[in-house]
This record gives sequence, structure tokens and C-alpha cells, in this order.
Amino acid sequence: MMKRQYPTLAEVAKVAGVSLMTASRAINNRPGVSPEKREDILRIADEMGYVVNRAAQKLTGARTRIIAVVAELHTPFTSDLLLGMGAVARAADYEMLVYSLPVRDRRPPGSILDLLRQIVDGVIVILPYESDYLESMATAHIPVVTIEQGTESVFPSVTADNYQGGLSALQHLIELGHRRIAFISGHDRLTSARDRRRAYHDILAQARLPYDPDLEVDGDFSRKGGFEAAQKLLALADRPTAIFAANDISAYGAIAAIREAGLSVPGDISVVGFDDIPIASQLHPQLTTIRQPLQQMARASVNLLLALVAGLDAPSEQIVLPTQLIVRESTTALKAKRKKEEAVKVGVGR
Amino acid sequence: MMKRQYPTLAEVAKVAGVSLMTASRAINNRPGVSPEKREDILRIADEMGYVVNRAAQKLTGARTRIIAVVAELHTPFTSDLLLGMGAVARAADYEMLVYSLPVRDRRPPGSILDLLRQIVDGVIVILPYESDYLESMATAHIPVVTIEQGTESVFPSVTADNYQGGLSALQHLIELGHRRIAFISGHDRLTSARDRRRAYHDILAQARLPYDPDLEVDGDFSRKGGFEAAQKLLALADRPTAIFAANDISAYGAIAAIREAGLSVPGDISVVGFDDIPIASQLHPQLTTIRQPLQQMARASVNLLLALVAGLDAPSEQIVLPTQLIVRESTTALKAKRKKEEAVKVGVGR
DNA sequence: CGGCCGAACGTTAGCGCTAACGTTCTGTAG
DNA sequence: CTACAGAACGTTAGCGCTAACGTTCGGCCG
Repeated sequence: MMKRQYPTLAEVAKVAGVSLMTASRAINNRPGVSPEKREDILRIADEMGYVVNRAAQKLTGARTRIIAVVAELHTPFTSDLLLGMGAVARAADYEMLVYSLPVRDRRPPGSILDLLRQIVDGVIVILPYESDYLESMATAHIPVVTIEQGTESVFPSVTADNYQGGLSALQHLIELGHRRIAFISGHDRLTSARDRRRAYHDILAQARLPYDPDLEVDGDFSRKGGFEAAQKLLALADRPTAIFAANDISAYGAIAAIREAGLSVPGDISVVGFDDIPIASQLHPQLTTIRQPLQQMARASVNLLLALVAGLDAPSEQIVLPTQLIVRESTTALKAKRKKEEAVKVGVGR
Repeated sequence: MMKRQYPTLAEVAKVAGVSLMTASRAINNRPGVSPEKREDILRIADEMGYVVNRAAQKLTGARTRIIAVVAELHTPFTSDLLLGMGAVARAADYEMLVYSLPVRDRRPPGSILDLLRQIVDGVIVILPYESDYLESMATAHIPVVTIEQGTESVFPSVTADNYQGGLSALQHLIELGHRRIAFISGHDRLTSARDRRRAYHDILAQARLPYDPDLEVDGDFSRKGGFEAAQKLLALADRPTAIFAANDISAYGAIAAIREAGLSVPGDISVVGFDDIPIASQLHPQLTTIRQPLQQMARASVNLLLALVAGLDAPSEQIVLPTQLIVRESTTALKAKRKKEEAVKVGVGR
């Protein structure tokens, strides 16, 4: 269908009165062409509306200057991450394509890499959860960088420091005087959720606070989950004075439950989230949370990938980027009176 | 780099003891091969891990069974739309790639189509606003379907019926007895925003309600814009009893402002949004709104595109899909007393 | 002034595939 | 028994490009 619309390199070369190869060199900015001729060719190519055919390019084994990102599109941050990656890629004169992974697809899309490697030079895989098919990807002979795969990844990876972020969030609550701190967890399927939970356990130990299994409730990373988890926490005889929710969404669910119970945030209960989703600074109360370094993750992953593409044998690097505590309205110091009570009851931390 | 890892068709053919072309026919499910041989070849190809090289395929002018979607990734619904499109495409044995348009990029990405046509069989363009570069796309010789481009599109297009949706929303308010209805608008840059505004003007005329310019305030499609718009409306001497916000986000902004002013929704003021974003059914109050037929839009656009790809000369079809009024908690009938007052003041509508 | 070197170009082969046309062979009509 | 149609296969050319070699030619050295 519709042929002969775009000129080929051969046609450009003919018009320019040079050989095909000279035109190729000129266009790909390679040595072996005199400056005048190069300029000539480029001008003519432009006038003729020449566009390289990447399919042909790829077929010969050359780079196409396209990268791909494989991601579950509606996961909280993917769109921000992708936007960042696109910008970084474009700045490096690369184009970026996205493959949208079907939601919770059971089938390994290892074949997706088989497809992509025929088109692009490298792939970034955003897989928030551990997956069997990561291994199936190892056989696809194309540079791969993973995001959010934790430190066990076979590929070079970039990830936010979920563990340190969790520590900061909890440290913040402890500094505000809280001793009875609950944790609303996410799916353990997610590497990030596990790291945040680990931070919770470790900080208790570190601050010499007792671990109460009643204070750890599953929140499913969802608003509903957070809501129900908070209800369970509020029903406890000795309810917590602060809650660390594994993500912002469930934090807001918890806040809704707390308010519905006639209590206030942060007056009665302080709440810290994780992620710093955009509305965290707009919804009331503005949420104290942990910000993920999305822009840095985007930049790091693309740069890492491009290095691999360029053949720089970057060792299987694991880049972990720092998170940041953002203090807003949803947390406050434990009231003096209750603080004293707590101190008596629990014993003074560290 | 890394060559000779995947077998080529020629190798498969050799192992199967047939010619290259016979193997090609077998794999592409074309006539001219005996059933036994076909089965044989397919089995061997599978065992050898053969994967068609789409770059080579495309180079010969054949279909690659890949489509692309060009979209601004973080626009409200794109992710839902894309998910739906991906599912439909996969069901038709097509793969789908996404090109993430830089946010409010001034540069025409017409060149993007030049890139994509070398790789895919057709493109869906999601452009919520009118754009000059749509025309620049007309020259790319590849099937294109647009979404949300309104009826002036040069390409076959699929869109939600924003006008009818606006009418339903306002009709709902009128049926509840409201006469003094405000409109919080979006950017006029967006086709959808313009259609919703038009519905507002038309319904006033239709219901013989007076048009009061004070009741039409820009809300920018954002939470903040909705918040500020509502503040202006509340400051009016004769404030509205109902608000139609051009999208859910600004509706929630408006609700926040109303509550901050010590009024209740829907007790004092009813609010209708547009879009039915996921949290509209979760946030308090659950929002009465207009649902966009995203799944249908996804299905229609992909099917339309695949028809074009198949060469069926679908005329430049403009598909407009119906929206749906979802009544939840944010609207209620105007209180009898006030209703009477209003009736006297304004005159009875239609 | 011959020889040699390197920059500037050209030619050839082939990436993996398919369209288009050849070839072979079997069955059947005349 | 010949002719011939049609299914089942094979061969050839070429899609647009680049790697890997040729070729040419001006300049510089001994």
C-alpha cells in the first residue's frame, strides 16, 4: 500500500550526485565525507523530506536510537516516571516507546522483549512486583534495566530507597513523641511494600518499642484497604497515636476512617503516608509523606540503559536513590498529657 | 552485538527440510502448504524458538500486526483508555505500543508518525485539544484514527458525547428543581470543555432560564481552579443552588471551597462533575457525575483502526459514543421553601 | 620524481523477510 | 494416452540500509 511517498537514501544520494554510502555517512554524521559535501547532502535530504527507515537500519544490526519501556501503565507513578524518562531520552536524541503490560497478566510477556529487540536498542522494565518472567527476559539479547525490582535483580536496576524512606517516616513519628505506632501494610508481592514493612519492624527494635501484632494491619495499598485497616486499629482497646501507611492512597483511606469515628488528624492520630502523590499537597489534611525521587529514577535508568546500549559494560549496577520526608499537616507532636501516659505504659524509648 | 541467537526463517526451513517460502507460508497461515508439512514446520519453528523479525517483515511492505497509540500519558483517562485498547488489540492478535507525547509540546510531533509508520500498521492519536499538527499528520501515509478531536477531524475519529453529557448533567439538576445553576468551565483549548460549555448555554435557553455571566467561572479543569471558582460563586449576593463543574477534579475543588465556607454538599449546594474518575465513587461525598464510555471508546477506536489497516475503506467515520449520568450523593432536590422563593424570583422554567 | 599514505569517496554483499513468478507432480477429462 | 489444470512447493529479486572492503587521488617524504 501507498508506496513511493518517502524518498530512500538512494534517491537522496542520486539527487545529491553522490553514492549511497556517502549519503549514509553524511546523514549518520560519520567521518569520510568532506564538510561541503556533507552539508550539501543534508540540505538535499531535508528538502526531499528524507526520513531514515529504522526497520531497515535495525535489520542491518545498527542502532535505531529508540528505547522502550515496559510498564503497568496505571500503577501510581508510572506516568510520572515515563514522562521523565521520555524527556531524558529525547534530550539524548533517542525516542521512547512504551509497552503497556496487561494488568496482572499471568502470562509471561517475555515474548515482548523478543518483539522489542527487533525495534529498539534497549528496554527499561518497570515491575513493581517480583516476577518469574524476569528470568525469561534474561535470554532476550538486548540491554535491560529494571526499576523497582529490589536488590536481587539479575539486571542493572534503579530503585527508590523504600527501606530508608520507611525509617524516615517512622523516625519522624518517634521524634514527635509517638510510641504506639501502627503500620498499614501493602501487598507483600511488592518489593517496595516489603521494604517498608521491614523498616517498621527494624525501627521498633531500634527504638526499643515493643512489637504488637495488632498494630500491623494489611491495607492492600488501596483506599478501601486503608479505611478498613484503620477501623480495626480504632477498635483496639489501646489504640495507636500514630499510623504509618505504606502508601498515600491507603493513608487517605485511614484518615477517612479516623474522621468518621469522630477523631481528628493529626489532633488525635498522626498519619504518615508514602509516595507523595500529587494530591497529597492538595487534599485536606495535606499529607506528611515520603517523596519518591521519580525524576532522578527516570534520569538514572535512562542513562544507565544508554550506557549499556553504547556498549559500556556497566557492571550489573544496582542504583538506590534516596527518598525525602515531606512534613505537612497530618502529623503533630503527641500531646504532653498523653505522652506522659504513654511513657509510663510503654517505657521510654531509646 | 550479540548475533546468531535467534534462528531465522531460513534456518527453520532448513531443519524442516523445506524451502524458505514454504516455511513462510506455513508460519503466516497462508495457502499452498499441505496440512502435514504445515504442522511439521510450526512444530519445528516452535522448538527452535523462532520469532518473526518484524523489522524485516515491515521492510518488505507486509503487516507487522503492531499498532501504536500516541497520547499525553498523564491526561486523566489515557491510562484507562490505553488499557482498554491494549486488551482489544491483543484480542485481535495485535500488539500495541504507546508513544508518550511530551507535555504541551509546542513542536509538532508529526515526525513521530514518520517514525511509527516504519514499525506499525496503524496509529491512534489521542489529542484532547485541537492541534495544528494534526494536518501535518495527514501526509504520513499510514492509517490514523483520532480520539477526542471533535467532529472537525480530517481522520476517522471516536469521541464521547460531551455535549449530550453536559445536557444530562444539567437536566438532572433542573429536574431536582434547581434554577440558579452555575458552571465551572475548563480550558477552551479542549474540545471537550467547549462542548460542555455549549451544553450549559443551550440548556439555559431550553429551560428558559436567564443566562447570568456571573454564574460562569473558569475552573481550569484543576482542583485549585475549581476551589477558587466556587469561592467566587459563593461570594455572589445571590449564590447558585447548584454547580455543574466541567470535570470531576474541579468539582471536588469546588466542594472543598463550599465546605470551607461552612455550607454542605448537597444540603446547600448540589454539585455535578464530569468524567467519573475512579475516586468519584470513593471520596466523600460520592460524586454525581457523567461517565465517559472509555471501554467503548477503546474498542471502537481499535476496531476502526484495524478495519482501516485491513484496507476496508471505512469512510472518514466520526463515531460519537453516549455518556451516562451517574447519580450519587452530591446532588439533591432543591428544598421546598427555597424552591418557592426561586420560582418567584426567576420565573418558572419551561 | 617514485612511492606511499590517508582522506574521500564507491562497490558489494547481505540483514530476514515476502511478492511474484517458476517448477514439479498428481489427478482427471477428452 | 495426451493434455492440462491446479495444488504444492522452489527460486529470484528486492525492501532500505550499513559493514567491509575497494578505488581514486592529492600531498608529502626521501
